Formats: sequence, structure tokens, C-alpha cells
Amino acid sequence: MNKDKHHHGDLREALISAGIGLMEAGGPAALSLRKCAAKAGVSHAAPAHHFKGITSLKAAIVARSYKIFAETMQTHRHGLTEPRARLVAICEGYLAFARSHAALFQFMFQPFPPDFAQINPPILAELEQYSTLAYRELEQACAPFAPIGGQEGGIEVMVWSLVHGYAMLFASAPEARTPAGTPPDFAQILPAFPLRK
Amino acid sequence: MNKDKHHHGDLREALISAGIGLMEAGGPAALSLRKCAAKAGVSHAAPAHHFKGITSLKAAIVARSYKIFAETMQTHRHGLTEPRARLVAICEGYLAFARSHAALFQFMFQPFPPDFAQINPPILAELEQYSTLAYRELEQACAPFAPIGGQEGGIEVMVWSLVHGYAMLFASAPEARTPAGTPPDFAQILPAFPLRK
DNA sequence: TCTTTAACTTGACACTGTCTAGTTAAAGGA
DNA sequence: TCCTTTAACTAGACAGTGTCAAGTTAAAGA
Repeated sequence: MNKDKHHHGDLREALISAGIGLMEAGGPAALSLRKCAAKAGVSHAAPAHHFKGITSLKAAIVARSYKIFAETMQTHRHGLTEPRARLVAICEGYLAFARSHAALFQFMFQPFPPDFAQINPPILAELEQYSTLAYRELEQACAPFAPIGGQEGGIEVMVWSLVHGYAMLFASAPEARTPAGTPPDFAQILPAFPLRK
Repeated sequence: MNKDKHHHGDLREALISAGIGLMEAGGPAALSLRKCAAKAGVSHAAPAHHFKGITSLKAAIVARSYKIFAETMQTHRHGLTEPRARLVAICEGYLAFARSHAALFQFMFQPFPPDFAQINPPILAELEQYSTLAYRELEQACAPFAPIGGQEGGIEVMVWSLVHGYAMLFASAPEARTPAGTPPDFAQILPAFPLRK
């Protein structure tokens, strides 16, 4: 741990972990550059040498979230080869992540603030990498099925919209606030879908 | 306008309008109690007499957003009686709002922070009222169609999830970042849906 | 060993939300 | 009309935030 040394050793990683911890404990609003620094045991200005600003740290946290997100879906579909079962498993992984990492899930899909440009390029690349990784999971699960409306990629957009909307509205919310009672399980919704091989 | 008078006249309304203006100009992060007060021409502590804290002001802004949201859907479905056309129109209204009021749309569907309790009860009631109003639009548009999976309300959840997910991912985002090109129009997706009367 | 560079600290600044105390204006009662 | 009460606002202070500038300390390279 490099105790008492001037260099922290792996401050970058420590800051990301601290940030995720803060968000999971108190929601996205609980994230603060200074609190992350304190949790990592460094001064309040230390993060500046690893992240250009708080937007950069946020981007790094989102990148990390996408990584966990993709891994969750991978775990769920592992070993399944039958197309329909595989797609269902991917959706279950999607919803499982939204439930168990509610704060991160909400944070990931928030549009980025206008100061996007200040994010360090390597962080941007990492973000791109893992979000693509997650998207590929969904894409591959949809691949066996015939396109909808003749448009390429239409089926992914349809399934993605459905599972994402459900996750946002019912899985990740603190209380699934449907004015009309408890929503049905997603497992009852997806099978009603017109998926043809 | 009650110029030079001690009382503003309608500060509450002015603060909500100012808040919406700020958010539409610079995104949700641009909202600040002090900036709202400045825009309304009062001191920085004046809002405290109308909103218990910034969470209350945010709730009031969300309530107002739901009102506009419901009205947008009403306008779109106006005059349509054929069930399918009506449902399509409601969805178009949903997406139109997400596009034209992107910041508000994102903000509305963000889960509330833990300090929910500090929100003034009348604001909470207003929020409840308008969000229910918006939900009723969708509910009524779905009513003519047969339930899915035997579960009551299943069709609403399905349609709502689909249009909401699409709105979040493709309509309200600054750039619809699908790793695989431009997403298809929603008009091509909904018709593929298994809706029976 | 000297120089350079990266990692971090310290201190300051403007900005945020919120609290307390004071002021000003309107409203109600005699 | 005068007095009291109350609501609406101002002014000032406080802790917390992100960010910048300058200094320090440690590691790396020649």
C-alpha cells in the first residue's frame, strides 16, 4: 500500500472505487471529488493529476460501470446456446444490473454535460470500449432473429428500448411507482414479442 | 409586475419558470437556487419562503414538466378515435416531448434523492396529480387492446417500457449513440407489436 | 550527482445550499 | 385611525463544492 510514501501507488483506481462506493451508498448526488480524495487518503487537489476535472472522474466511473454491466450480462448468458433462452438471459442480466447497481445504472445513462471536451482521451477510449462491449452482448443475442420492418438493427433497438425502459421505470427506481399497482414481471412481457428466426 | 414593491407578486411561479429556463439552456446541472432567485430579481434566500429547499423546487419543476408532458400527449391524440391511431399518436407525443424538452424529460424520470421528506406536501400533491394525468393518457390509449399474459395492466407496462426506453436512448440523448449507426424510427417499431383488440 | 518530471500538498477563490436575524409591507381587529 | 400580527423578503454568515496557482517531495534519467 506504500504507506507513508509520497506516492499513493494506485490513486487512480482508488478514486474510482471510492466514487462508486459513494454513489452506491448515497446516490449520484453523493459523489464529490473531495470526498473521493478523502476516502483514498490524499489531499483534496490530488485527483486533478489523474482526472482533468470531476467530469473526467465521472466518465471513468461510467466506463467502469459499463464493464460491470457487460460482465453481468455475460455471466447470465453463459452456457446458453438456444437463441431465445440466450436473449432472455441477456435481458435478465440487464435487469439484474439495474437492480443491484441502481445508482450506477441511472448514472450511466444520463446524458453527459456540455463539458465533454475536458475528459481525458484515454478515459473516453475506455468508455467507448466497455459501452461497445455491453452493446455487443445485446447485438449478438438479437442476431439470430429476423429483422423487423426491413431495417437493419431494428430488432436490437426494439429489444433494447423495451428492456431499458422497463429497467428505468420499474427495476432501478426506489419504488416502482406505477399509478396502477405492481407491474408485471419482465418475464411475462418479453415472450409476447414477435421474434422469428 | 409590482415594481419596486417589497412583494414580488408571484415569486413562486417566477422561480419555477426561471428553473425551467436554466435547465433547458444548460442541462439539469445548470439549475441553482441562487440563479433562479437572481433571474426572478430577488435575494438569494427568498426562495426559502416558497420551497423548503432545492429539492422542493426541483419537485415543483418536475410537476410542471409532467403537466406539459400530459398536455403534449393530449394535443397529439386530439380528435383521434381509432384505437391504433390513437396509441400511435400518444407515443408520438411522448417522443415529441422527449425531443423538445430533453433536459426536463431526463430530469423527470430521475429517481428522487433520499431527502424526499422535506418536500412541501402541496408540491407533492401537485406532482402526484400531473404524473397521474400523464399516465392516464397512456392507460386510456392502451385500454382497447387485449391484456398480455393474462396480467392486468401488462400492455401498458409493455408499451410504456418500449416508448420510454426508446425516448431515453434515442430521442432525448444529445447524440443517439448506437454503436451500430442511426436507429430506426419509432414508427417502424410500434407496428410490429402484437396488439389485438 | 545533477536535472527533470511526475505526484502530491497547501492555500486561495468563487460558487453552492442553508441557517439566523433583521426589515419591510400587507392584513386584520379595536 | 392605530396597533398587532404575520407573511415576504434582505443581509450576512457558514460549511461544503470544484478548480486554479504555487510550492514540496520523491522518483527517474543522464
